[in-house]
Amino acid sequence: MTERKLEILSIAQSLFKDNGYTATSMRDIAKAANVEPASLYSHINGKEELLDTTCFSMAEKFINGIAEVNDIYFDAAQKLKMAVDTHVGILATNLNAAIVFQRDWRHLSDDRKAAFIVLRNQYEEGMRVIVQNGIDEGLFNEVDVKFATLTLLSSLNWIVEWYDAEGRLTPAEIAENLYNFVLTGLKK
Amino acid sequence: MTERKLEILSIAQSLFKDNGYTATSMRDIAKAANVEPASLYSHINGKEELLDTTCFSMAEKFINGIAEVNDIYFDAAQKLKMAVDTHVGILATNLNAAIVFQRDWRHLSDDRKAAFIVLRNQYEEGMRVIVQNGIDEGLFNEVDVKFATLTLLSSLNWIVEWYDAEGRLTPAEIAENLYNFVLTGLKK
DNA sequence: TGTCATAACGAACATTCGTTAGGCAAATAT
DNA sequence: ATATTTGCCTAACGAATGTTCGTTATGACA
Repeated sequence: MTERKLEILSIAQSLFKDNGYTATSMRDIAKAANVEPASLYSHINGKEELLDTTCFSMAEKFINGIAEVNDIYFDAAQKLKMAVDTHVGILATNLNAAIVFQRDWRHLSDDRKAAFIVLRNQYEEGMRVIVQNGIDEGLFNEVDVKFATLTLLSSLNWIVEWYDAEGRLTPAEIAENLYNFVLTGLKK
Repeated sequence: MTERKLEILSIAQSLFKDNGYTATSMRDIAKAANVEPASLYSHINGKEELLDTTCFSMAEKFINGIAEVNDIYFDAAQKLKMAVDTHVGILATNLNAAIVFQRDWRHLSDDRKAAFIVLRNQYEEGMRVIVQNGIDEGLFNEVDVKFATLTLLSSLNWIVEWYDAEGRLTPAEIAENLYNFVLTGLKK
């Protein structure tokens, strides 16, 4: 990937984040890149490539992250902590792309969307395994695994909606807060 | 609101849910309503009215819900339980509209979007008050209120992404699961 | 019977969409 | 020095966009 292509991708992600993929035109992207619309096609094959690259490169990061966690750590609580940490880290260091990844994957072509969903399920399964491990090891309550994982993931995913790099909490603090919350709950 | 107008609104919400507001054309809506595109304008003022009505009618439901909860119940744990129950109930009985409400409010006009965000913050504040009450009453841990509420809301909001009316869990069961999870956490 | 409202129609509007074709100057490679 | 590639340009393409227009069939009500 050329430097210029990466630049264009980054510009596109920023616009997609603000207005959504569908509501962002190639002309918008061109203007933001200080270039005529047609010039974009010297670098990319089309608009969907920008979405496709964003979605799949993010999916790859998440899947590699959970694979690594499952490789390195043994204890389920440790795994969970690291999985949360990794997830938040990926979101925070690729915020624009993460938002696009989360909101706009629906606009992939049917083929690519199907491929994307496979990866998404793969990641969810990785998380489920950690929760199940915790139960098997006697560390976690015997919760509904599917439901608990979904709830955990929802909290992780929603972070992009309010995370602010200049905000009060660092990614590490967010991860720790979330881990503690998911582990111990509200009740005193 | 005429019956026919409601019908069109419902059709539009179903299409918005599947393809998003921006990627759904008036011609799509017309086709689904078995009508020529121009005929839609006998019932509505324009495309945005469909989005506007959806977003604000849902916001109203949520705000009324939390106001009622705060009126009727006293104990924070009870309030939280009922707030979760009400939230899930609203989602489940207005699933299409809820999805549009959640994903597409960004495409409201600037004025309306600002008004919408005010309502959204109002609802979040209502939730925060409940959590804060719980802490003050000594029922809840002294968590970061803002963070905890955001996490709770994220779990509530994400439900629309996987809820299936024909699925394993009823809305009441989902609410109960979620309440228990948020209250007691994973740890044994 | 005459008047009005409703809900639909076909045709057209200006605009925007993603994309392609062809060319041209500067940088790079041979 | 010459050839090739790169990065951008202007111009244009066909298709799709939300919406407006004037009209018409239907039926309720005076």
